[in-house]
Amino acid sequence: MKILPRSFYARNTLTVAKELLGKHLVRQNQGEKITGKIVEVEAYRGFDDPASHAYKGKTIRNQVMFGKPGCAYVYFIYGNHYCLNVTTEKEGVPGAVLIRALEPISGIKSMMKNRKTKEVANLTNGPGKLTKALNITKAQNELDLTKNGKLFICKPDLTETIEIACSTRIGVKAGAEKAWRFYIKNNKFVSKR
DNA sequence: GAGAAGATCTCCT
DNA sequence: GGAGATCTTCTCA
Repeated sequence: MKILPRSFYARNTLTVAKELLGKHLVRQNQGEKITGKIVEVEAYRGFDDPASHAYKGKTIRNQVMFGKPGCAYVYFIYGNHYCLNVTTEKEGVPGAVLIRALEPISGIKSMMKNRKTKEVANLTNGPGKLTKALNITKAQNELDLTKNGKLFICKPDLTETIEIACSTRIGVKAGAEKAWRFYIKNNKFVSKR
């Protein structure tokens, strides 16, 4: 298992989004390791993307998107849910990839406890669900994902061949015509089809 | 300082 | 299939 270097993230957001599929998200939580394979993502850019938080310029909330690549951008939405993003593009250029769904690999018992359900297929198939399953909150905002800390993304030893499909993004009104959602074809942990 | 909108999930019908 | 939950952030006065 190799942690993805910062150079991986310092590229075009769409490229990073596609290549994040099949990678492993690792969460160290209270001495326990929770791991999941990334099976669904969405790309959010800056000034050319009206659906992005960074579209209207830099604010206190979205400043992480303008910062260095390879960091976690966590925000709270709808009074109930956290969403986990990974920042992309070189420092100063806004961009992020929203992690929409995971396939649970290890620490499944803890995920069930956090989510209060026994349905494995229902643990991490949505942005708000996976943050709850991995116990991710605003405390993880701005965390560096290229270091072996509490949260990072790595490349598995076995690189399986995956089929990538794309579609329009979900739940956004502005910029809905952009097909910037990418997911692994025929994977049952993808949130919707 | 108030009001509105939001990259969602769950429960109920 | 639809509405409610319920917090943060931005915008405007």
